[in-house]
Amino acid sequence: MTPRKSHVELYKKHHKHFIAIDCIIFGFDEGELKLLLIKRNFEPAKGQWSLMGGFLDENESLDEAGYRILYNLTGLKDIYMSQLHSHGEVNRDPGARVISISYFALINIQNHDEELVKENDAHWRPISKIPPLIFDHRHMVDLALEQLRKEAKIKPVGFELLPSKFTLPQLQSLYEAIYSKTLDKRNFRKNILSMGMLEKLDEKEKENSKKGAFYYRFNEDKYKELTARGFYFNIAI
Amino acid sequence: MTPRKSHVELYKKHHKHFIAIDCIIFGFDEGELKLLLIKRNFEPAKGQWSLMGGFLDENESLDEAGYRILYNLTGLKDIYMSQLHSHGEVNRDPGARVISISYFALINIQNHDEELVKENDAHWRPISKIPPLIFDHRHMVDLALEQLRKEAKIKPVGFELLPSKFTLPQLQSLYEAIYSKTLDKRNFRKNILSMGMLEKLDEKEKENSKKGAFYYRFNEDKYKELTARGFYFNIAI
DNA sequence: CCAAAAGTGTTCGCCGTACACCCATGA
DNA sequence: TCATGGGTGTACGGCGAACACTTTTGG
Repeated sequence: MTPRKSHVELYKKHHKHFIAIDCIIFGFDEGELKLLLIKRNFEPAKGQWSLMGGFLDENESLDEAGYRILYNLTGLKDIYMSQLHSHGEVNRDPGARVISISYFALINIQNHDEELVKENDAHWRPISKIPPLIFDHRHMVDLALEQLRKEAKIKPVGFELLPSKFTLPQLQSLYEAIYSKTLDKRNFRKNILSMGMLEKLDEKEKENSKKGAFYYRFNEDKYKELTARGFYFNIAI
Repeated sequence: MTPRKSHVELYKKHHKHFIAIDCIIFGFDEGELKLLLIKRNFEPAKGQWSLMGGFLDENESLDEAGYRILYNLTGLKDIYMSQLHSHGEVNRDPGARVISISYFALINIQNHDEELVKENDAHWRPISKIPPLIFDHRHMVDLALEQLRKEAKIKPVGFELLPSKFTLPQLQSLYEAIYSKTLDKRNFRKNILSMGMLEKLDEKEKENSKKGAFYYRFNEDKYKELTARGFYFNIAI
């Protein structure tokens, strides 16, 4: 007899609940922070906009469910993702009592599987133009944005939203999008370069200017080494 | 027919889960940060130490469940409490698949109902001497401490752990306990008083010294007013 | 009168912030 | 050659950090 069965009677008297996972998926493109949203072609709330979600299965952890749902929509694995909050208002979902656990993910918008996204009727929407969302999904989005703004200051999470090679103007533009604020070029560069975790490449990006801007790469190992020495990532905003 | 029934069939195919709420309850006494822990006189894991917990009922929100559990143990309402994290490893509870949502609470250790606490076989334990805990409760405690340390720097949550009248040496001792660090008396006072949210009372506390230390009170209204003007609470640690 | 805790100001260095001009190049 | 975006350095003020002596009073 497994230990799992030994006390099952003690739990039996309690209620069980549906548990959903909803994903707030951020991307960055054309100088704007964007969210991947679903135009629902299924019930409930068919025809309305919502976050990508799904139900927690019997034999998967919460994190596994989050990654599964993200993978099913984007074809991406090994993505920066973290749990945000659990939402348990009794009537948050008019279809049934469902507890939802929100996750937020940062992805490089170039990498996702466009076919899968199309199949799911998912669309990138700039955060300045988010359509009305079902249930409490808008609240989840607001929490996620708040969290992103907290984290981007003190952890190198911004790089998750960019290609592995990026230019400093791109990086600055990303931070400006996250904080809806223009930043001083000289101060921004001084700040980020002084941390010593960016590698300058020999190559230039020439799409956006005649002069061209040097590519940089985030050096994960360097960052870990610095962290181990008591260093803290910090961008002045 | 209520909308609640309209889509219930769509959900039916999914699994339901037990949801538990576990509370990390902090108090401050004798210069030490303490946790309220249960010596379990019930199954499962009878005789072992754990956090206070309970199951989510059918018609209560997560927050309501958290407050119910806290109230049942301490007799306290209107307590500072916030959701921490959801824990969903498949085998985290060997008795059954249970998703647990942790909450952390800050209480004034003088105010709790000692009878109730005794009935539940609950005990205050300094954070430096936490006994082994069941399941992943130790992990929850570690997360809560981390969260407390983050919050106490930037929000006036420390006062929740003190009586409404307190002295500056008491307050400093609290911060020293939270961060396991001795602080400079002059800098600490300058810092906290310059924010202008503490009211000095005419009364002195004379238990701890011959000279006596003036009582202060946290002025909630003042704090809200300052916050509305764009002020941010900040203690240099 | 003395031990023990409360209370009080100043100096220094660094970091965040403001700010303006030259460079490279494709059209 | 000129328009466009990329790239660079310096000066100032404020805040966090370090630091030592006086005051009060019960025993």
